[in-house]
Amino acid sequence: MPGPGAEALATAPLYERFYAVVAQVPCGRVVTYGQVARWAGYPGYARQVGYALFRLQGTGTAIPWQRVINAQGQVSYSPHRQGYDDLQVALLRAEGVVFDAAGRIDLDQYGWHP
DNA sequence: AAGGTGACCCTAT
DNA sequence: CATAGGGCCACCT
Repeated sequence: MPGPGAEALATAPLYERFYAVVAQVPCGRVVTYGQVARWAGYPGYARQVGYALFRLQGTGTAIPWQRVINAQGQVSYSPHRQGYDDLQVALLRAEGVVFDAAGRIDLDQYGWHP
């Protein structure tokens, strides 16, 4: 049974496709918004990845949204995140990810390259 | 229906 | 290395 597979996935909203990519990032590793967009088949849609993740706030989702950071290796701060940005740092630290004095993560070390 | 917005990114100073 | 400006595109008034 194909179930709600191929067809539903093809028409799935953009954000569902991004979630599918983020779900594959292993614990203790990080990826950038741009990478998620490209791996989902939508190069140039980095901003939409951010919006997709923004939608997850307060949903108690199992998707490891904390593993997505910006191309500069930093957690993206915004007042609209209502503290979820600080939570992101805490969650990453709990996974063993180290931030430097400037709050940056070494992408060469922690970046995920499947 | 048109314009503003943003968990972004790249290039040039 | 830090900042600035332009490009980007789905969502929301």
